[in-house]
Amino acid sequence: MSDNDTTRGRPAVRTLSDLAQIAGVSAGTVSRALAGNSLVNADTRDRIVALAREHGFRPNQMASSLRRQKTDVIGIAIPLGHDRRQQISDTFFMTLLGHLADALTERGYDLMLRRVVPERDEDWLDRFIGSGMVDGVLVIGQSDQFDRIEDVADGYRLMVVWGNHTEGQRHCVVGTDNRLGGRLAAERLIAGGARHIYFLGDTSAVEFAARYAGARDTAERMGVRVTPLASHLSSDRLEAEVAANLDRAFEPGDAIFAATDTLAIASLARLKALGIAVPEQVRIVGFDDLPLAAQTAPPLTTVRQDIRAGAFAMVDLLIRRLAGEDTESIVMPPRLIGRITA
Amino acid sequence: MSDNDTTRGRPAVRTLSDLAQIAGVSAGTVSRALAGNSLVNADTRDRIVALAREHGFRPNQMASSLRRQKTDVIGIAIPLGHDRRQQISDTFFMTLLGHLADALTERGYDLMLRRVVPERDEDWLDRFIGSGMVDGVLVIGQSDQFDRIEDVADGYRLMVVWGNHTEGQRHCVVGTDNRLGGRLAAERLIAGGARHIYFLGDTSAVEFAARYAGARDTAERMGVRVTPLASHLSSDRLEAEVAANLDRAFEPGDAIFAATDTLAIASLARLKALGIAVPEQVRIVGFDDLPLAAQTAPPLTTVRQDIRAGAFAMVDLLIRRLAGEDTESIVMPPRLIGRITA
DNA sequence: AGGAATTTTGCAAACGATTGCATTGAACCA
DNA sequence: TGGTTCAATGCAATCGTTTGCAAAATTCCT
Repeated sequence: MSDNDTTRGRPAVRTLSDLAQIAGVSAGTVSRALAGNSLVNADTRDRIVALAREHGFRPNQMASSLRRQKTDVIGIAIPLGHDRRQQISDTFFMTLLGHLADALTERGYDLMLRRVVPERDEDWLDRFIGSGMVDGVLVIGQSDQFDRIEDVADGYRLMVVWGNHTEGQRHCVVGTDNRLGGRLAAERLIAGGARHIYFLGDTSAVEFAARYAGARDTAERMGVRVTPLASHLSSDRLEAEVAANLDRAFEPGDAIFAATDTLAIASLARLKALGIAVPEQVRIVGFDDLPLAAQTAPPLTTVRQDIRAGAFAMVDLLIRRLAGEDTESIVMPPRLIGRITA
Repeated sequence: MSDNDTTRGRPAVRTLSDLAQIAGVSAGTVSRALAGNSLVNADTRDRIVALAREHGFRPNQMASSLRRQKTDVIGIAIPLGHDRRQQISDTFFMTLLGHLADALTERGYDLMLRRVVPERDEDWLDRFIGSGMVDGVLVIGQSDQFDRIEDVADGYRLMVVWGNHTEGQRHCVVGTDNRLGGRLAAERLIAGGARHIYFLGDTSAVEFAARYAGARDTAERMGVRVTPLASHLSSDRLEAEVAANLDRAFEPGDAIFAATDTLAIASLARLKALGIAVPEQVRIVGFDDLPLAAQTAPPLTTVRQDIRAGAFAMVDLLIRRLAGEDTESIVMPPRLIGRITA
């Protein structure tokens, strides 16, 4: 049973002044009392707090934010640039988002989520930042917006981005060494006998481009061919594109490096449907090590990124930036998780 | 290259008044111009809009919200009551959240996400609502907070909940007919020869309790035994609990009804590890029909809920409530998707 | 008791955008 | 030309909280 109802005829207590009147003090005093300010007498404070609770009073956050110039809200932007139709529900994003929520909640911040389609909205990032609704911004994935993010970073420090680190870049990023990840994947495939690696993914996203580049590095050094096959992540296209891309005569020595586990799992399903044995005929390596990767049949060999650690690192960096510190980017080492598919 | 910098020595244009001064008009006029109000002269309006763009001016949302008493933000609460350690990253939640984000963005709303642990925070819902930060609230999952939600609904109309519908309840809910879903699952299992159904899930969450009840109804009517096995969804416990629960001598006629696909998939993996053949020795039915369900080996038979339709329905109902309408709950019919595991 | 030192409180000015109302200026008509 | 109408604009109050400063109340000291 709640006791903060306005239903019993009692006029609702909506503002500090309302409560102040009831308590017989000024609004300022109520404000201080509720903030636990030591300036107010302990007795009055307790009395006011009790009254506030009794009347179910909560100070208006908008007014508070306006006055304090601080919202205690962190914005999370998900740019869906390289793949306009990608659902926000992509597993990797969602996992990262979940951990970010945990980390931010722990630190007393709320999060405001914004899904942006950059090509439809030129200055998405400026809008988000300039709105005054958030104290800082986390960007999940650079997509194909690297330059725009760089531009913004020049004038705005309170931003941390998940994505790829490029030599000399100006925005603070947390992410995995994608290039190294690509190398690890290629090495694994080649060690298993691969002579021709198909890279499955959309290289217009920098993260994926780096994975591709890493694989190519290693492959070229070892005289192995690499062919990119563009595949998007939008759930409505994914299956069809993977099917189309894999609709070819695989030769001995052919292997697949999928830009994400999602793509790898779809490939696995498709190959099974085609009656192609994994890993006997075609080897597959994924990327991410999502929880499901361990549960596919056969279990997926993949390059692991520590999403949870990454999320906590992002929050940590952002909070340090809010405190005025200037932080460096963090590049986390990927780790190859050897299972059965390669 | 951005042209809204404050770095070239030009003083930043932060407020309406700043811009008004530059334009040689009053703040009120600027406000109206940017709002596209037809009261301002078309020429002045264009001039002001151009200036705003040139100086990268964006009106402060906090001030605007305060004055208009409207934030254009919808709150999304995820109560993690029945399972305090459940990650927000649970696949089902995330999928629903993704679709909600799509639907809300389409309607011009931002979303504010809040992860709540009810047992640590008594009046989570009141706090969220009373803060003045959101125009309305969507609650994802009733968890074990049914009564609290009912209480709040009595005094607050701007809320729509995803979850189970109970006869005579007072809050507006969108969800699947879980009880019917449970019946469908049980029927399928029994048709396949099941004599003893293990229900895998935490029945303290009303949604899951209803699925269990539905299965029990059907089973009892047909003389089949049903045994609940408590399993939580927190990613850190899930695997261990499933393992513990499945560590038994299965007899012919034993079958599993998992409260969610996540649990079903974990069971599948566990049974495979134990060398128990699915569906030959043990049949399994899941719930949700997550995208992965089609890709497991063998593909999962499950009860489908249309998450996307549900998300759009929630947003639609809430927006109608914001407009003053009084809306009824929506119960969507589940559908059994017959694949291989049962 | 009388004044200084110290708590507590109240007052009022912010924060930045919106909007009803009054005012200005221009256009129009007889 | 004088008055009426209407389109544009400015003025100032408002949203509800916070906080610097001054005022009041209390305590402390000699």
